[in-house]
Amino acid sequence: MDQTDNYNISPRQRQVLSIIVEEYVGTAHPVASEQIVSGHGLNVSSATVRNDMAELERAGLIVQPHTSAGRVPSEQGYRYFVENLMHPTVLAPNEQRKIRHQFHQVEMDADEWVRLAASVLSRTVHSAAVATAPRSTAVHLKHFELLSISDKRVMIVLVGHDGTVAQQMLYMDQDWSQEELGALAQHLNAALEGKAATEIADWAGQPANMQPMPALAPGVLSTLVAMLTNLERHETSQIYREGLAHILNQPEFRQPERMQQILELFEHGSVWTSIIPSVITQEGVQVMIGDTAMGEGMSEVSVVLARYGLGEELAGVLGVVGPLRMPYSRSVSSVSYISQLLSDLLLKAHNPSIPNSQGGDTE
Amino acid sequence: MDQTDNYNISPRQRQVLSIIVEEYVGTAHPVASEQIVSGHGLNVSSATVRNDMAELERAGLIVQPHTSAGRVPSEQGYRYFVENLMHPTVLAPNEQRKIRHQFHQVEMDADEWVRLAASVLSRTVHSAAVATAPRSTAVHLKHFELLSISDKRVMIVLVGHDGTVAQQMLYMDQDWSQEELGALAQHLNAALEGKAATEIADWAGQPANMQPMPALAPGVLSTLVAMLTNLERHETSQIYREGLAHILNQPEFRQPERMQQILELFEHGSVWTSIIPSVITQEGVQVMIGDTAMGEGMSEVSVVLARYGLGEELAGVLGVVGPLRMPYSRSVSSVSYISQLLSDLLLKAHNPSIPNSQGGDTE
DNA sequence: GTTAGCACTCTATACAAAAGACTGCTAGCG
DNA sequence: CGCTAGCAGTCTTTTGTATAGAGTGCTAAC
Repeated sequence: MDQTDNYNISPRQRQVLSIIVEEYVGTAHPVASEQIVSGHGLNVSSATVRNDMAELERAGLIVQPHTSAGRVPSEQGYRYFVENLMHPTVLAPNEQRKIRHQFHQVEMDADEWVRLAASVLSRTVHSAAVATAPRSTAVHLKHFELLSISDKRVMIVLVGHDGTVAQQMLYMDQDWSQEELGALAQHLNAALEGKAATEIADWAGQPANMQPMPALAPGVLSTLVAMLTNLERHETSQIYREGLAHILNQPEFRQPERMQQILELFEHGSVWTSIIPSVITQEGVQVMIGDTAMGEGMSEVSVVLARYGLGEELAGVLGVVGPLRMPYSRSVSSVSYISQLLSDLLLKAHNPSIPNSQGGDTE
Repeated sequence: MDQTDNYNISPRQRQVLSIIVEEYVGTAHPVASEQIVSGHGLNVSSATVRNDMAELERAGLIVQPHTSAGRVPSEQGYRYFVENLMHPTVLAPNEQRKIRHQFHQVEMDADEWVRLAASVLSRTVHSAAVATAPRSTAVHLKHFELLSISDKRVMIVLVGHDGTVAQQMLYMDQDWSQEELGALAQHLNAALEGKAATEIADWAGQPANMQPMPALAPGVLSTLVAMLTNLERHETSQIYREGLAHILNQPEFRQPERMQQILELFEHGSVWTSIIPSVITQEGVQVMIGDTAMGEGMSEVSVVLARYGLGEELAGVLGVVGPLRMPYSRSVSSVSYISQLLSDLLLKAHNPSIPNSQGGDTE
C-alpha cells in the first residue's frame, strides 16, 4: 500500500499530474489543458496534454468536476504526487530566519514553546495547526508532597524528573496532621525517588516495604502510580489548536456542513488521540491524505505531522491540518523545520550549557 | 447611559418592539406588520402597527433592510428590549434537571467543572460559550518546594491555599545541592506560610529577615512573589471555549469575513482579558450588546456574562457569546442558573460535609 | 386615533438566450 | 506511431427579462 507507483504512466504524464496538482493548489480552480502547456516549458500542444489527461483520469489520479471543466487531482492523485513527484524542499533562509525570530523570546516553559510553535506553524503555512503538549513516555518520580488542605482532604503534588507537575486531591477516612503527612512523604520520597509507575507498584507489592506504614500509605501509593501512569499516557495531554480561521477561509470549507464537520473535528479531541500515538513512535514527517483511518469526516482533510522531542523524554506531535488541496511540499518543509527547531529549543532548555544559536542574530 | 428609557414611545409601541425582537430572534427574517398583528393578541390592524413601526424607526429602535422588507431590531432596539421589555424568566424545572444531570459526574477538579459548565451552557443555549478557569483574587502561600533539576537549574513548585499549583524554573549562578535547597525551603516555608504576594514582598524587604540567608534566597523570594501575583491576575487564566460550531451556523455569520472576524475574536484571548476583570467584580448577569467597548469587530456580537465562585476565592466568569439576534431571556436565565450551580459545586468541593443535593436524583 | 385600500418599491424567482470554457474526437502530418 | 490543428458537443456561467410576491407609506374615510 505504500508502493503507490504501480500506475502505468509515462514521464510526461507524471509531469502533467505534477503541474495539475501545483496549479490547482494555487488557484483552487480546475486546471485546463491550455493552462498546462502555457508557461510550464512543456513543448507539446494542449491536445497532447488532453490525451495524457484522459489517461490519468483512467488511472484514477485526476477527476473532472463536470464535462466542460478542467481537471482536479483525486485523493489518489495527491498521494501519488506526494510519494513520487514532489521534490522535498527546504525552507528559504529568510523564511527560516523569520521563523526563528518568532521564537526569540524570553525564557518560556515547555508548554509555551509548543503552543508558540503551533501558532508560528499556522502562520507559516496559512492553515490550521495542532500540537500536543510534550509528554515523557516514561516518567520517573522526582519528588512528591502531601499537603493537608482541610479535614480529611489531602492534596498530592507530584513532580516528574522531566519537570512535569501533577496535582490530585485525596479524600481520607480520618484526619491526618501535616506532621504525619510530612513524615510519610519524607519516608516515601527517600524510597521511591527515580522510580517509574510500574516500579512503584512493585515496591508497594512487597509486604516488607509496607510493614511499618500508617493507614493512609496504600491510598497515597496507588494514587502516585495512577498519576504517573496518567502523565505517561498522551490521551490526557493538552492539544493546542491554532489558526482555525485560515482553514475555514478555504473555498472547500465554505459550505456550512463542511464547516460544521471540520469544527467538530477540531474541537472534539477524540480524532487526535487515535492518530497521535502512532505518529509519535515514528521518525520523520508523515502525510495523511483524506485518511478515513482517522475516522469519518476526515475524507476531505489532510494532515502533515511530525514528532518533536528529546528521545524518550518530552516527546510530542506537531502538524498542519488543512484541505486536500494543500501545498504539501511547503507544509512538509515547514513542519520539518519547526519540529526540529522546537526539539532544539527543548533540548537547550534541558541543557542550558549548550550555546544558544539564536544569540548571534543581529535583528 | 444606563437609563435608555428616555425614548418617547407608547405602551403599544413597546409591545410592538417586543414582538419584533422575539419574532426576529426566532426566525431571522425581518418582521412584517401583518405578522405582528396575527397571533399576538394585538387588537389593532396592521396599518396601525405600521404607523407605530414608522415611529419606532424614527426613534432608532428598529431598521428596515430595504424598502419592501419587514423590520429588524437595531442595536439600540435590543438594548431597550433587554433593559425595559424583557421579562426575566427562570429555566423550566425539567430543563434545570437536565442540566444538573449533566453535572452528575464522579469527582472532578475545579477546572474540569468549569470546562464542563461551558460545554453544558453551550448546549443549553445552542450558542458558543466561554468560561475562565477559577482564580483566587487573593492567593496565599500554602507551601512551596525547591527541586534541583540539574546544574544551576532549580524548579520552584508552589501550592496556593486554594489548591492552585504553579511551577517555574529558576537559573542560578552557581550550583546548589538538594540539601541546601531543602533547608532553605523549610526555613522560608515556616516564615511565609499563609502570606500573600505583597506580604512576602514586605517580609523580604526587612533587612533583619534576610540576614542569615544564602545567596539564592532573594531570587527565590522575588520569584515566589511573581508567581503569586501571576496567579492572582486573570490574564494568565485559561479561557475555555465551547460550541463555536453553533455560532458559525447562525445565518449572520455565513459571510466569510464575518466568520473570520468572530474566529479571530474567539481564538485571540485579548478581547476577553479586557472585559473579564470588570465582570468578575460585579454581581448578577451582565449583557453586552454589540459593545464596541470590547473592541472593534465586536459590533455584531452580543455577550451574556456572569461571575461564579466563592466570595473572594476561586472566582471566574461564565457566559454566552452569540450574534445580536440572541434569545436574551433564555441566555440570561441559563447563564444565571449554571453559574449558580457551578458556584454550589465548587463550594461543596471545598466543604464536602455539606450534603450533595444531587444525591436524591432518581435518574 | 384607527382602519381599509391601493399605489409604489424593491426583492426573489423563473426562464431563456447567449457566451464561455474544455473536452473528445477525427483527420491529417512528420 | 506519436503529435497536432480544428471543430463539434456538452456543460456551466452570465445576462436579460418578465413575473410574482412581500411590505410599506399614504390617503381618505370612519
